[in-house]
Amino acid sequence: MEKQTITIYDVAREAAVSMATVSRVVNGNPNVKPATRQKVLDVIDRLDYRPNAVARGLASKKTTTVGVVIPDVTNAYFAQLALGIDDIATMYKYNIILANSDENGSKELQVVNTLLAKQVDGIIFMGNKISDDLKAEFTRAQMPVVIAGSVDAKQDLPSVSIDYAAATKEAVLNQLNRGNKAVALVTGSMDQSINKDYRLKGYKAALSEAGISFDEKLVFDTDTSYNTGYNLSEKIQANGVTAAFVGDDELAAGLLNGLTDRGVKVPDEFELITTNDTKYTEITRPKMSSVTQPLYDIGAVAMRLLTKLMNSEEADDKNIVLPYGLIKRGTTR
Amino acid sequence: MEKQTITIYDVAREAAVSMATVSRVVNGNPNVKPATRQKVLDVIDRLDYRPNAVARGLASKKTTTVGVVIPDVTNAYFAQLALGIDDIATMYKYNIILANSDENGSKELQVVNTLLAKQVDGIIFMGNKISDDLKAEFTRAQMPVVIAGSVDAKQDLPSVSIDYAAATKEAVLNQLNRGNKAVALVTGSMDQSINKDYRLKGYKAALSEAGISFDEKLVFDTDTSYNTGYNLSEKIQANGVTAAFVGDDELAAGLLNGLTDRGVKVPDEFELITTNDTKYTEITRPKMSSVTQPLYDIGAVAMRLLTKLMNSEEADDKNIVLPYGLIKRGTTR
DNA sequence: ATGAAAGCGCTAACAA
DNA sequence: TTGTTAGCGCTTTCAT
Repeated sequence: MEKQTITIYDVAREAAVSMATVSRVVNGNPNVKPATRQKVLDVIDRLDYRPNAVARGLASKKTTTVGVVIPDVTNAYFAQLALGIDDIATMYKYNIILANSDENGSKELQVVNTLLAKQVDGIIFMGNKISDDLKAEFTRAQMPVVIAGSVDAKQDLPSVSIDYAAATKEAVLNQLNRGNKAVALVTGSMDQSINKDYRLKGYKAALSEAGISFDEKLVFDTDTSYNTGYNLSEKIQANGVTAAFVGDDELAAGLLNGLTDRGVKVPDEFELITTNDTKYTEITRPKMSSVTQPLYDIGAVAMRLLTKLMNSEEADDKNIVLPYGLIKRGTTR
Repeated sequence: MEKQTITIYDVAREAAVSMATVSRVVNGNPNVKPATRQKVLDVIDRLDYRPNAVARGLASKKTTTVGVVIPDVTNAYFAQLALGIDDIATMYKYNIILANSDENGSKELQVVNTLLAKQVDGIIFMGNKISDDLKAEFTRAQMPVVIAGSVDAKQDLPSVSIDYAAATKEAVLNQLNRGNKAVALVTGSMDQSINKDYRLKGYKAALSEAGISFDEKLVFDTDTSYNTGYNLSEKIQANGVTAAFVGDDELAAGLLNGLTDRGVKVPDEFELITTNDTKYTEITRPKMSSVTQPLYDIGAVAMRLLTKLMNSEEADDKNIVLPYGLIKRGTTR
């Protein structure tokens, strides 16, 4: 049995109107007489006609799909952002092409290229090292792009994030003020702008404000996996470190459990503040004190901003900074 | 500045060949003289030509895009499946349109409809209550569909999963054999086939094998959130329940922490086996004993099966059942 | 090995 | 308010 596709032409014929009229009805164009509209609607219903979005995309040069580049769907932080993105996208009738990038430059370039080939109307990009090649592609294609929950040091792309430097400074200062002389900064890769340019800066600012000199042995350049954190627990206690600020919740959970499993009392002997306030912070024992961020909102606002860009509406602010907080749970005294 | 798109026509003109030849080169058709191919390639490079996938999709009736319906990206179980799906999709040059369904029937129907409108080549569906309306849409559109990590009671759709009934039976029997007289079944919604038709069945089978009569007060029909689990901890201990088999890791983590926070000793006073073997099982303290499943593989195999279906290759087995295991960690004695 | 030309299903002027 | 008619950028016979 061959697949028999019903086209706009079939509807037009059956309803005895032109394709243009059917198109108008389908697209909610008001310039159609109610009677005609009803007649067309009836035929659409009877024939079970479904507009072909691909043809529409070709003709209109709009696909109502946006690309979402995500380092890793299984990371709770990014997944939470993705949820916000998807909800708002759905609200504005966009679909999402989700592409994992592994936070790997060449893969990012590759997925962006296929997103461009697929003629997405815009892109939400999550990732913290945006290469010049990538920016060049965005520019050349004149593609609306919003960076979500990430940062680009030269802020020349629209973005939605929190003030990572300030949040880090506040968290570290908090630890310092409680008597910790040596606070470690456990980030995630120092290749990434968010760590190298923002968190490190906030960390140094806190140190400087507390009159403590920077010791690079206290910054740990890691990945963000649970196991990395877990295995770091012994090493981190060298040099008299009694507290840490951690750049990822899964990493922090690993560190916490590594510490605890080695008999270290948290928070009595070691304090920990993590940064993403995902579900993990409530699941560990003790619960993790954390910087708080409006994760869902970061995604949602980014998508909203992208819709404006795609419509060439002017956006008042292209680099939106959402508020953060600091919540004390069980890993700080 | 207007956006100047380079088309296949421009390349043909510059290379002094026909569009057909350019098309052949782009698509790797061998029927092109090497010299011609090189000439075309050079022009493509010089003009920085990028084929328009939408036009290609319209002409060829293939979009190299598949739809993925997911109940909730932020659920670790589904996210892990999604990773497997995406990897294999990428390997076979497909992109993924990700659509959250909230495991809600009408939303599922709606997202499937837009996926069909977008002319996806196939669909991976995650969700456990597949309505007849949904199946009707799939059938009418002759859309290749694979159910991943979920089940449909009437197995008339291709699927990849584990034997949920057997896994449940084994886990529950395990608890029963250790002397627990009353083992609770905490599922997730009993609307879902996976719970109502499979887990419940396995649960009853275990009971029957152990010579214990079924008590419906020991079956908890819940959602799968952490808080639900947390708040269930008191109620679940009624009726002499000393063990539970839980249908979701986040739910299980909540229950475990609720129990622990109320001073209940796990596993000494209460035993717990969860079911998805996600990262959560390692993060809680004690770690959670669990049924193990090849999460990534379920996604990967489902996507692989879908590629076969999309190519009309014959698949030996349309209902693939992957092996599960049972791992003892800290919540069982 | 290459080209000509007819679509794919729809939108968007433009006319009427 | 409605219809006519070019395209959109590509693939795919069918010739040559």
